[in-house]
Amino acid sequence: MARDPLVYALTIPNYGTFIYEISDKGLIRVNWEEEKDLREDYEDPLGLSRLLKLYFSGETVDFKGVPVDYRDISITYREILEFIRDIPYGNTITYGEVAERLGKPRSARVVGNAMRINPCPIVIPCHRLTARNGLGGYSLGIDKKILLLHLEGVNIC
DNA sequence: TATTACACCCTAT
DNA sequence: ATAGGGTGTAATA
Repeated sequence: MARDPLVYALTIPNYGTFIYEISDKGLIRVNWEEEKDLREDYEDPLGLSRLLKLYFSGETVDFKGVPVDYRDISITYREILEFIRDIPYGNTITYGEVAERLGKPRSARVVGNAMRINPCPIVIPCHRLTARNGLGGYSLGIDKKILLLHLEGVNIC
């Protein structure tokens, strides 16, 4: 466990409150909670609050510049999470395709596991992964995945 | 150690 | 439609 993380919070009306932890190496995790009291991050050391506000206002935001602290994540999952950071806004890719691109064509399920433990939703855009036969899952609830894809203009059948 | 449970996907029945 | 095997990790015993 990385030590001495700093905790910040930002509420975006109609979407929720984002609590995020930052270490000296970067972002450790993002929690997306139901909206409670209004909270505003005035420090915003990584520029994340600004990006989140832009993102939820509908702008095409690239979170690739936000440093992530992967120290608590196994090398396999880390590789997968780093790979999917490059999926552009508004695009989707299949779990199986990611596995193929990483040279492990039978490991689609492992890719799903990496998404399941993704500590930084939105910043690491695991919502852009879909199953071959449908939408696939989302740890925070499938409605959140649909919301994000809709926000990015992805058409869902 | 061994077992189990996964945000999948392919190939058989 | 459904079952089972291939994958890697983490939680649990």
